[in-house]
Amino acid sequence: MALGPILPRRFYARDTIAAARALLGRVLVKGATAGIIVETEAYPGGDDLASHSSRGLTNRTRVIFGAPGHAYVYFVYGMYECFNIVVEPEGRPGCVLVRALEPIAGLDEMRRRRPAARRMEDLANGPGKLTIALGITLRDYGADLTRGSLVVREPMEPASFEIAVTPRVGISACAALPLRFLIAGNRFVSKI
DNA sequence: GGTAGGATGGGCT
DNA sequence: GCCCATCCTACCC
Repeated sequence: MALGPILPRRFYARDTIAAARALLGRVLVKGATAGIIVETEAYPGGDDLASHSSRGLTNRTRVIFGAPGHAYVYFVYGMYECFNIVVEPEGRPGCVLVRALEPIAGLDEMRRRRPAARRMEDLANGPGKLTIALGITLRDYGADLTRGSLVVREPMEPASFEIAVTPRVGISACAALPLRFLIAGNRFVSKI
């Protein structure tokens, strides 16, 4: 598998919505497994009460207030971990939830980790599923995504695509905001 | 094809 | 004590 360069830190030092859109089509890599990011959600912080960072700096949310290009991983529903990418310039909160991947490398390893997935489309088409498929855990909290075993890279062949926009999934606060972004027509998104 | 309900535990009020 | 940025199974068209 040949991929382009690792995204530099400056890629992430921008507005949360712009980052959520720009991450579509880029490739999330963990060890020997990798997938194209096909679905994201923006969590800008501030007035957005759905953002964990909107209630201020706590032990859980501290990485969101730090330097961009790091991993914010949190535990939810007693069972699952969700993977976010810290964005915005350092000191300003903002993160992007990665909700679905199109698997492109390490498929056998993903299938072993996700025996419940009957089809390839189900390996990583949800935020809890993709962390299991790639082996991302709370130990990756704060990981630097510009170096090491968990990184984001440019794709080998950048594709052009339309971006579909919808409200975010599974939240109650600010539920109507159009902050979910998908590669239009992609089969690997969590839902239309 | 669709959905209701349960699993399961950390974070925060 | 309540609330979750979820997923899977069972069950029902």
